[in-house]
Amino acid sequence: MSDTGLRVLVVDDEKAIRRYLRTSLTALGYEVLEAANGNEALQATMTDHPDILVLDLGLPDMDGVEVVRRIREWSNVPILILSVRDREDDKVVALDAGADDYLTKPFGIKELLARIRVAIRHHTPGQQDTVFEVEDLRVDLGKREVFVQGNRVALTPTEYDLIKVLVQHAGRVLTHSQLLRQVWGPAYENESHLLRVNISNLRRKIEPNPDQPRYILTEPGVGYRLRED
Amino acid sequence: MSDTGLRVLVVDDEKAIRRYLRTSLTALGYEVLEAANGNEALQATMTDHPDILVLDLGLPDMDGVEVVRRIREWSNVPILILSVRDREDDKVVALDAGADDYLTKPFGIKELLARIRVAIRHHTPGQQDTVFEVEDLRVDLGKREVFVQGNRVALTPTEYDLIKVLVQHAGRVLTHSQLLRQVWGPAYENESHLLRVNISNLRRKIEPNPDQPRYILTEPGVGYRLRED
DNA sequence: TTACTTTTTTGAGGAGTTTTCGATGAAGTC
DNA sequence: GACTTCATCGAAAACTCCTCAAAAAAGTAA
Repeated sequence: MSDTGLRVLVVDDEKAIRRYLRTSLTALGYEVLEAANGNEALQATMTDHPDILVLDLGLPDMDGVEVVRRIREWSNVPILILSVRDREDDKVVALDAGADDYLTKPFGIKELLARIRVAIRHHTPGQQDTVFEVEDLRVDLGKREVFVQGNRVALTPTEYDLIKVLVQHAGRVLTHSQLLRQVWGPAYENESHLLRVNISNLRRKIEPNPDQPRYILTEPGVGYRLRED
Repeated sequence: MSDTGLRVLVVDDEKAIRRYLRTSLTALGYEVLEAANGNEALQATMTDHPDILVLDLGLPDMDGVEVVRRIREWSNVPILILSVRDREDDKVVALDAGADDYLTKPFGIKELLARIRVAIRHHTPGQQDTVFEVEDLRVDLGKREVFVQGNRVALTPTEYDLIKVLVQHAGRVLTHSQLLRQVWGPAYENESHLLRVNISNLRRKIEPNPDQPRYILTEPGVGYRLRED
C-alpha cells in the first residue's frame, strides 16, 4: 500500500489488539510503534515523536487519562482514545484532559481509520499552510524540506525538528524550555547549551550572515523567535 | 453561566432537538444559531460565520454529507455530525468528507459538550494577543513585544517582567512591595532601590521625556501606576 | 560482526549584557 | 536644617550567548 510516512503509536496491554492494529495500519501505509503500558507510552512519545497515539485507557501501570495529562504538559500530538469504558463521564474526563477523540470497544476498524485521518488532518494543517516563507528562506513542512535562495539545505533531524517548531509558532517568542521540551522532550528542559549549539548550527546553514541573524532572532534572556512578515 | 463568546450553529429539522440544544448550550455561555435544513445551514454559515456547526445528517432538502462538502470548499469551520445512522460506512463517509466528529443519536449532552470543546480547542489554537495601548505605547503580552511610536523597543527580561505586571494592573496603583514580590520574588519585598533603578531604566526606554513620565506614573509614598485611557 | 560516516552531546573560552549596588543630588516634609 | 523619598549615574559582579572543537553516540554499509 502507499506509504503515508506517518507513525502511529499503539498503546494497549493486549498483544492481540496491538497485532491487529499493526496489521491494519501497516496495510494502509502507516508505520506502527507499540507500547504495552503507560510508562512505555510516555517514553516512546518522548523519544520517537509519533504523529498520533492510539491509546487504550485500561493500562496495567497507570490510568490512560494520566498518560494524556502527562503528554499534554509538553506535546500536542493527537491522541485517540480506545476504551471498553462506555460511561459518558469517562469520555468527558478523557476529552477534557486533552484527548482528541474517544472510541468505544468493540470498534470498527474502518471507523478507527477514518478518525485517525481526521485527527491527523487536524494536526497537520492543509497543504497551503505547510509552506513557510520569509525573504530567501523557505520551509516546506509537508515535504520536510528547507530552501535558502532556492537551494535545498540539508538539515539533520534535530535541526529540522527545531526549525519546524519555530515555523509552527512563527512570529512568537519560544522560550528556551519550550523549545527544549518540544524538540528533545521534557527531561531536557534545562539543557540550554544544547539549544544554543543547535541554533548556532542552524544559523550557519540558513542565515546569509550568521553573525547578524535575519530569520532566527535571539530574544535575550528569554528564547528565540522566527521572523515573520 | 459564563459567556464563552462562541457561536454554535445547530442544524436539525426537528424543532425539539434544536430547542434542547439551544437550552443546554445557552446555559453554558454559547450563543446559538439555528437552521432547519441544508440550504439554511449553508446560508447561515456564510453570513454568520459561526465558530462551530452541530449538524444532523438527515435533512429534508439535501444530505448532510453534501452540506459538509459544500462548506469544506471554502471554510474550515469545525463540523460535528449528529446522526441516527450508526452504520460504520456512514461515519467514514462523513468524516472523510471533512466532518470533525460524529456522534450517534441518542447522545449524552455531556459528551456532546465535551466534543464541542475538543473541536473548538482544535480550531482556535493560537493564544490570543492581549494588547495594551496608551498613546504611543503598545505592549503585546502575547508576542512579548513592546512598541513606542511603532518602533519595537528591546527590553531586558526584568524590565519586561516589570512592565508586564504594570500592564496586568493598568490604571491601578501597585505598591513597591507588590511589584518587588511579583517581579523578583517575595524575598525582595524591601529592596525598593532595585525597583527604582529598573523603573528609571524602563522610563528611559519607553517615555518620550523620562523627566516627565506620561505612562509610568509615580505615586509618591506608595508605588507606581501605569496610565490607562 | 566491523569499520566508517554522520549526528548529537559535552566542554571551554571569550565577548557582550544584565543585574545589582553604592554614591550623589533633587524635591518635598516636618 | 534634618529627614525621607525618589531619580540617575557608573562600576563591579553575575550571567547569557555564541563559537569552535573534541568526545560520545547513533546510524549505515560491507
